[in-house]
Amino acid sequence: MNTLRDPLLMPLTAEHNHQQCVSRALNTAEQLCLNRGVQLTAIRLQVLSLIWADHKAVKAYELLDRIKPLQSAAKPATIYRALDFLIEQGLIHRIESLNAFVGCRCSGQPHELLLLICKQCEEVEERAALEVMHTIANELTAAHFIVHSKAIEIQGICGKCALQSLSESST
Amino acid sequence: MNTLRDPLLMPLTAEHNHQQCVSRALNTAEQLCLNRGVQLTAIRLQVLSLIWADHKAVKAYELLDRIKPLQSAAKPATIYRALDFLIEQGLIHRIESLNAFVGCRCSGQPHELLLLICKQCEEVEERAALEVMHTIANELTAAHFIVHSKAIEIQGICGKCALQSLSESST
DNA sequence: TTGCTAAGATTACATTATAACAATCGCTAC
DNA sequence: GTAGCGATTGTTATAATGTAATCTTAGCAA
Ligand SMILES: [Zn+2]
Ligand SMILES: [Zn+2]
Ligand SMILES: [Zn+2]
Ligand SMILES: [Zn+2]
Repeated sequence: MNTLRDPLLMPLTAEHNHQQCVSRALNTAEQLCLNRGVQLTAIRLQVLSLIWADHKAVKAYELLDRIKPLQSAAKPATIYRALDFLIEQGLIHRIESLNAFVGCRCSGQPHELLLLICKQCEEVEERAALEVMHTIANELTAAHFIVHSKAIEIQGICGKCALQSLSESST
Repeated sequence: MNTLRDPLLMPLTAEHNHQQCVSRALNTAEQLCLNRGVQLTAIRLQVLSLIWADHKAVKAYELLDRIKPLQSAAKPATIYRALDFLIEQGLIHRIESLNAFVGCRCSGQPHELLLLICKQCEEVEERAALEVMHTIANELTAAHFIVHSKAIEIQGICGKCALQSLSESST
């Protein structure tokens, strides 16, 4: 079991080396696509890279603006097709409550997730939350409900921003 | 404690008397608005009634079409203002993963909820899911995350539809 | 009366997403 | 080779969802 990729073990701190996040994400993506016999084309790779610019939720039309210098012919469909592919391959997640997207920190491992969305810094933290998934599974069984997909999204203030507010208000 | 309004105790069956759902929802809404000193105006009441036409998720522009015969001047803003009001008052819920709305079955009681969205019949079941909320609270504490709002939405096939499929495939 | 506020009307626009069809490219069977 | 095929991308147009800005109206209080 590759615990290195468990987001719980790699907390998202202000000081982290983000270049590592990026290269790990892109390497994983290439490996996965190779193994699966699907094509990680230039456009798809560029969109993935742009999403991984940081840990913030990013909107489709933002991506469109950002990719224009690289792909001057890019249109909405260009972006949405790439996003569809990346979601299918489990390389990114769609955030329903924001109509936005974020890179997946544990691609390749099938996983359910809970998203913590900070309203202040806009960063999104992905957590496995096994206990939560377990109780949800129980609830679904009780309701005789057959699950296809889940969206579990919490909006609020992340620990980092909460700490900052505290230290600022105490000055 | 008013257990009568617990959706867990009032399962959504095919045979239920829906007129009761509607009148209960509208009566509760009137009472609540009266108590809170806010106005349940004609437009707001009409939108709420239209949402309660059934237990399905309904889209804003569907509501716009449906309300046109009653309010020929209705425009998108008409609907969205009414929806904003109804959400603020806790009379309806927004379904993030569908961009749609559904009547709340336990208005008046502050509550967190889990939404079960059937892809087949489009009905939405609201569940209190206290265990789930409890584990989520634990997870948020562990993450030092301050919650503002939650969206917990499960898509799949409801028990009713699953049963129907079974009986159909066995013929 | 005058001024205030909540609600609604109106217009215009912004944002998000998809449909439909054409063009291209790499591959393989013939 | 080349004809055909599937996957990808280009292109155009449009649908679907949501908001901003400004004005008007109705009710009510000073
Ligand atoms: Zn990073
Ligand atoms: Zn934050
Ligand atoms: Zn009913
Ligand atoms: Zn169903």
